[in-house]
Amino acid sequence: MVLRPNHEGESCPVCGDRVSGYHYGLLTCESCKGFFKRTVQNKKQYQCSTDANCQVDRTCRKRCPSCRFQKCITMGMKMEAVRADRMRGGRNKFGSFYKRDRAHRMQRNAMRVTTVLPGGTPGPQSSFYPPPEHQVSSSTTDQTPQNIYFDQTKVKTEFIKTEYDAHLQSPTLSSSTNQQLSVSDFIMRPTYSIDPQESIAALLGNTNEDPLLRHSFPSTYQISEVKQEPFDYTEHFIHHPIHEYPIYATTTNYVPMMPMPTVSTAQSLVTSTSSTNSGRITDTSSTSPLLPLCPTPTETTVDHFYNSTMAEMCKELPDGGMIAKFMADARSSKHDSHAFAVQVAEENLKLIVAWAKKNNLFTKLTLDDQMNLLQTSWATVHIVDITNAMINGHLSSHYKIANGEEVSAGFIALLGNSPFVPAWGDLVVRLQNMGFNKFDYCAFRLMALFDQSMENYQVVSEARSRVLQAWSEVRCTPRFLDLFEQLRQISYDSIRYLWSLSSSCPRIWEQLNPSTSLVLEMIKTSASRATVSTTTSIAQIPVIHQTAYAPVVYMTT
DNA sequence: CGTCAAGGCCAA
DNA sequence: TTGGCCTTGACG
Repeated sequence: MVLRPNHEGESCPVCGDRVSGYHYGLLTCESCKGFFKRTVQNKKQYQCSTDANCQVDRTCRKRCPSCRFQKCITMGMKMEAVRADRMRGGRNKFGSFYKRDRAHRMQRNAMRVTTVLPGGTPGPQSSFYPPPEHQVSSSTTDQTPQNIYFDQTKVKTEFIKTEYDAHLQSPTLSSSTNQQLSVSDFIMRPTYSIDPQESIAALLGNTNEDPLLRHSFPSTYQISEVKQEPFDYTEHFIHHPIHEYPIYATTTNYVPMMPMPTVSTAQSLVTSTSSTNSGRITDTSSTSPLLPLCPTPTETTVDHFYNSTMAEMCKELPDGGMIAKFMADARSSKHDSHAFAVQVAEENLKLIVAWAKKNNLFTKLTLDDQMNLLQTSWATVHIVDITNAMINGHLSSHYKIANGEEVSAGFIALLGNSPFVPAWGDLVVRLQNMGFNKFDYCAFRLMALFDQSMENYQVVSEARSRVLQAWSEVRCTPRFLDLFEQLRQISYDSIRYLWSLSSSCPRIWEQLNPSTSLVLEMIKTSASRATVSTTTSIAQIPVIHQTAYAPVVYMTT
């Protein structure tokens, strides 16, 4: 019997069984390894018979494969690590990550030994994964995870103590895996700055040269740079010819459907500057056979080949670590929680404008319409960004600002709209349990930008249908759409809330100037538009259904 | 040449 | 279908 000494006593983050080694990006047991492999290799699709929130542990892991697979994904197992060509042996691209992770574990174990708590014999796993009662997936206990993450009164229960911990606990392991970006990396980057005289309109007006890039970053760092996965799935499906596909399409789960849209569809939604793989992807899709489509899409579609359109869109996603950087930058200088939240929004808004400007459809709008669209949608994009950063472990649950006050991530996300923080926390947990991934983030962001209420702009309508089409070929489900809609409604309310501060709490409102001028400009302009225009504006943003959320009560202490 | 994460095999 | 054990093969 050979026990691998490094993993002795560790429990599988999916089911709690004994860990046998690294499998598909995660230390797991042998059974979850096999289950994950079979699921991906055979492109199985499961459907949970209840509400996709089943308990998964050693005794009941066989009961609901849907929730088990979902938990595999949530905890960080990577479908890309299952080989399409089924080659045995050898090494994969995660090798360096496994090595580094082992080193981290040993280091942390060593520290733990020297600072061992009385009565406690914490295993190595407990330093890396949240303790079982804090696991956010598959919890069927009375404990609501969002309380742990987002309730300001439970600061002491948080398990993410430091940014380093948050990094290690990223469900995607992106932190440990990715050499390109770590906390220290983005802390070292030059301070983001912009001429305060520049308004949103000025930012939008500059089409040839991006003022954000011009002012803020050295040429070696692009705002929209997308981290490479440890295993590049784009390479993956290019290397494995699509003609292998029909062997998978013979199962009864699939019916032949329309061919994959050509890359030009995706290209029009993303910048013209990212053309690295476009040629090859075009070739792939032009030779694609009839593609299978699940008639009743499940939450996870296991398919390497669907992803080219979404993958192309994803190239312009911002770096998830930027939000964490904005948090870190702002918290030391702000003495007011609202000022802190708005400062983070201010920094992110600059990125959002820069990102929107790179979108070929967005720039088809006139400057006025671009402005109108952004006024309606920027906050949703911002909240989507923070939601994504939260899900991926880039953020702590709370941030201490200069006056010593603890501010929750939810408070920051919602611009201080605290009555909705629990609802937002609930959304974060739900999305996390659904395995919210890069594709979903990409779709959420584009859906947020091209806000549904602005569909009177033909460009917006066109963009939305393209996003939905591409997303539906990968992951889109009614449940995702519903959760997105809830996020959007919360963001609307948050804008309304922020504007209400100008009259209900002028002291706070005044503190927001002048460093957060862009956000205030957005809020003020859309508020003034509300009185004269028929376009969607703050006054016309639909009120959230009372049964879905807490009543709107603004607490401006 | 040992290690160890891939895939494969097969009894339950 | 599951999961424990076996085989493979790139890498250090």
